[in-house]
Order: sequence, then C-alpha cells, then structure tokens
Amino acid sequence: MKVGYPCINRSLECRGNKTFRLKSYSEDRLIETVQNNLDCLRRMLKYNIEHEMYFFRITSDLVPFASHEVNDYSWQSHFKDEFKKIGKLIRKNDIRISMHPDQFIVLNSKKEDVVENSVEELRYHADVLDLFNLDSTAKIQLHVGGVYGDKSKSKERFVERFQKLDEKIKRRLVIENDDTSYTLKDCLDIHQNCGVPVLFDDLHHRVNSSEESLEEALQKTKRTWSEKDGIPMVDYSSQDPKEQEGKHAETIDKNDFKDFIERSRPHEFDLMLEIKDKEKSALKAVKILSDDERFYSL
DNA sequence: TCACGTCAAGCAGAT
DNA sequence: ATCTGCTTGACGTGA
Repeated sequence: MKVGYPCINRSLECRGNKTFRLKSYSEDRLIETVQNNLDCLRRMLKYNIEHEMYFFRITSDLVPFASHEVNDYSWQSHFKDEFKKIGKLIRKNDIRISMHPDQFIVLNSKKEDVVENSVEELRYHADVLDLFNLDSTAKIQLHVGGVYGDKSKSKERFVERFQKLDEKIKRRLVIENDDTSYTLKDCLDIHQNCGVPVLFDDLHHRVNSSEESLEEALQKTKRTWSEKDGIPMVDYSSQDPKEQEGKHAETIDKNDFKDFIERSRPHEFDLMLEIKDKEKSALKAVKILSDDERFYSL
C-alpha cells in the first residue's frame, strides 16, 4: 500500500498550484508560473520520497488556463524536457500519480458547451500525465456529474459520453462515488456499462451510502480495476468531529484510521488521505502502517 | 504591509 | 434568491 496526500505540501515554502487572474494573462506570466509549479512539484516529490510517501495527487492548477481559449501557447513543447525529467523521478521511485479535475468538469451535463469544455480539460490532464511518460496506472479521477432530476438518464448520458472519449483520456479515467448524488452502487452500475474503473471514497460512502460494508465495497471496486489500471486507489478522510457530516477533518484521527486499516485487510490498494493538514497526517499514517507491519511480521 | 472583494468554469443542498 | 462546499485559497487592488 502506498500512502499519499493531495496537491499541496504545507511544510514546504513552495506551492505548486500558483495561478493568476484571467485578466492578467500573458504568455510570460504563464511560462513563469508553470516553471514555478513544476519546480515545486519536483520539491514535493523529493520530500515525499524522503518520507516514504509514494502516492501523490498532482494539482489541476499545474498549468493555469490550460484548456481555456486564451491560452494558445504550446506549453507542452516548451516544458517538454522539464516534464520528462520529473517523469523520470516519478518512475524511478515508482510513485503512483493521480489527478482530480475540479467541479466544473461535468461529462454528463445537458449543456453541449459544458461537455466540450470538460473534454478539453480532461485532455489537458491526460497531456500532463503523458508528458511525464506515465503508464495507464496514473489516473484521472472524476465524479459522475449532475443528476438533473433523472439519475438513470444521467447515468446513461455519462456512459455515452465516456464511450466517445479519445483512448488517450479513456485509459486514465476513473469515477469516484460522491457525497451527494452518485453512490458506490451507481458507480458500479456505470462500470458495468462502460468498463470505467471505480475509485472508492470512504467518507463519501459514509455520507451518501448504498449500504455496502467496507469489505464489500473494496471487493467490488477491486474487480473494476484491470491489470493495466494497476491496483485500486481509495480515498480516505477522517470526519471532522465539530462539523457537519462529510466535512474533512483538520488532522487524522489515528484510532479511526487504525480501525479503517484493520477492517480493510487483506485488500490491496493505494490510499489517498484527503485531510486538511496534508502531509502531516500522511506522515502519521505512514508511521502507523510501518509499526503495524512490524507487528504483523513478528 | 495588510485587509478584503473577488476569482473561468457546475451542481446540489442548505439557508 | 443567495450562499457554501467541493481535492486545495490565493490574487491583486486599494488603503
């Protein structure tokens, strides 16, 4: 099991998700920002390697306005070598990579332009992973999208749109159960119809559940990941005790985490910790797991 | 230097 | 109707 955290390392000065306002767009500003973001990404990856965290989610803000019409600059070729170098670092250390396009990407939208923009944004994500020269175990995780008052029609629309995607995108796309609309069962249904792997989100499943036990959920999602997809990815977060259901905790709840690990045996997966204090909780999780392994190997 | 209004994009649910 | 949250606040104007 590899453990990771999303996008930002709060212990480092460096932020790899720098962006700017559309109004202040310029080619120079773009180049400068992407350079910064790639430098910081490299530093975060090195930090992760030093701390035995081998799963990382790369921010969608790596290239600002990547799929926006204002950006007609060929950042892909300008930063080609830079990407190649970082990709080498990732592959050499066998780091698992995911990306998570944000909420505006809605493949099953009823609006044509929203779909078109979404596909372009997915293409950007696939471009990034391709430029790193990563195989199809590097994934782009997406929520199913809107319901529009008719979930079964909206699920069908997702399947149709998925099938039309370029192979370049399709090979990397996975869907994740969300906290309001599409449950694990909905995602498994969609998998049945188009083969897209299902990424299990534990906290979303607690808040918006189709009633599977953790054991069952892990077993069922595992079957949706083929050899070329790699072992499943799973999202985990502790519930914030002070906030309403579904809110991510400020820091990891060690007992809840131990319990989760205990109950998830013997399933194999890579674990993304969606917790506000990021690498700090990931470090604690790595420690718990390594202590645990020692205990179990005695 | 700092406060704070605003930022490309969608949707659901709460208020 | 308007606001908030979402994987993550941070940009940038004005005082």
